[in-house]
Amino acid sequence: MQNELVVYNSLNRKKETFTPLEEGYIGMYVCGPTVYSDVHLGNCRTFTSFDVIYRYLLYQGYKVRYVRNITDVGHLEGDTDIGAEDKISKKARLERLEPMEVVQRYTNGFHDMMRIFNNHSPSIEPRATQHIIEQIEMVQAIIDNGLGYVKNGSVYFNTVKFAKSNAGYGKLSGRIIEDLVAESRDDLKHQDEKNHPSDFAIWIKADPSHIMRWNSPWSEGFPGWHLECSAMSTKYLGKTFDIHGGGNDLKFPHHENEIAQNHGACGCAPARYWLHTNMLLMNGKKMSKSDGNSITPEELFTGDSPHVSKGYSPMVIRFFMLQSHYRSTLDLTDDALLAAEKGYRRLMEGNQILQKLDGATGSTDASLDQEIRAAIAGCVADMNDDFNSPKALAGLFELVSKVNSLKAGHIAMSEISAETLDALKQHFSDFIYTIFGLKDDTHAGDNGNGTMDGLMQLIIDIRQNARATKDWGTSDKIRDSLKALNIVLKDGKDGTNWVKE
RNA sequence: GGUCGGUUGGCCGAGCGGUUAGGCAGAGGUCUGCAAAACCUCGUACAGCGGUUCGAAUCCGCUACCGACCUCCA
Repeated sequence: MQNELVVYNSLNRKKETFTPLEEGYIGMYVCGPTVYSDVHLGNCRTFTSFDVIYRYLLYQGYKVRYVRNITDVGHLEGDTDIGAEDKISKKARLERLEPMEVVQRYTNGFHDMMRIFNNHSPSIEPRATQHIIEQIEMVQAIIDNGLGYVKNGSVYFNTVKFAKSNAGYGKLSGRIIEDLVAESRDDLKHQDEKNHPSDFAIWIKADPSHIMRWNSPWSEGFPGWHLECSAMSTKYLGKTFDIHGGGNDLKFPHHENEIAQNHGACGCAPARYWLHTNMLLMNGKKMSKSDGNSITPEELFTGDSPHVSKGYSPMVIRFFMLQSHYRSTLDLTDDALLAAEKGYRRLMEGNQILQKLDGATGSTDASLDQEIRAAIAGCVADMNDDFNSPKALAGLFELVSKVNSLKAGHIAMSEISAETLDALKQHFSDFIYTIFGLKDDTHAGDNGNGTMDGLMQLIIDIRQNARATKDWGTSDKIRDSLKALNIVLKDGKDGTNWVKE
């Protein structure tokens, strides 16, 4: 049984016992999106993974400050730091918008999508453009500490010098600085002002056409991509904090450079535990905006895509994500989604049945009672083991079988104690709603004040009367007509349930 | 080319030294007015070849294939 929380720390490539810097409090920074276009599903998976982590930490009673940034300047497009264009800037130019219009539009879209997937908002969501001063100060500190150099108004981080320090460069991503030259593909070797190919820009002088620019001691320009995370994590979480997260593809160079900058400016490592989520694949390949192998969340919801046979609800997709571990790649296929949809419904219906169960009279010594308590503890242990949601979910499904057996009368209510039944109800709903962040949409259409449920109960009663008088015509008409409305009736020993499909 | 990771039954996906993962699909059975649902039982999977071990899907080596990063991406 895993009683203490263990997390996989990318920094050391192994699982470590998690101990926060300050007991009871956790500072967590997750790299947010660059808001230059619509969110894509891969982002959703990453932020959903961290949402579950955040939720679990809260569930464990920690006070968590969860910081997730919005990158709205500095993220360049192109091969080198020099001459490349800022993503926001480019989009603004192409669409003839103010850069902040671009930022606002896609930030709104991002927030909407996070809400649709039922992700909690972070505690603080800082933007890079709101922290230009902090970034300039950080650049100055890096220069003052001898790790930055100025070339024609731009400032670069001296990775070669930093690599010789105790902290070293490349620990997170396992890179060796000498190799970074040799390893680079030939077409990436245009290195203009930099002293060394692995050096990177922390302040970039804006060329005349560039529309996003700020004054600085070095030039009118803008901050480098990696800098905002260093500056903002330091500002809101301190020089050293507990967890830093992000997608796997950010390990290098983004996170590696963040670490270098924090060392360069503050003299210490930023985060103690680095958590990286793995990629969402589609049909075996990384989902990517650039190569067309992608599906938007909207297309997935409506089914308007050649990649899927039908639409899937946001909660089905969330469930689908929960079924794999955050550090594993997840392959999105229509078959897998179809299976997830059924699994999701089974879980939700299981909970509905469970919450209506009563009449437990057993003792806490009974074997079923102990089995259920062990399963409950097992789910918590699974989450303690590096947030193993698929394993915890498996535990929940075993409980669903027990619940269904109790409901069907295959297991007598006298085999479970009232205390255990209450604990099970509480635990089950804690897991699916509070920790996993699922919502039950199997009764969609209910407006919250019970109208739908009341109507359905009336219809079910009428059908029950028809069945009692063997009026199969009426009974089947009701069932078939509802089926045409995607409402399915499920007859059981003691009554009929309904779900919306 | 360099670095890292993966290859599990029809599909998805846990496990990572000895115990049933789980979901979906499939087969048989129970229940039911019929159907659905539910419950029970079942398949005996771990890329290949060597090695370590009393014992390996799990550790080591080699081979094959796939992927990620080294450009932009979560």
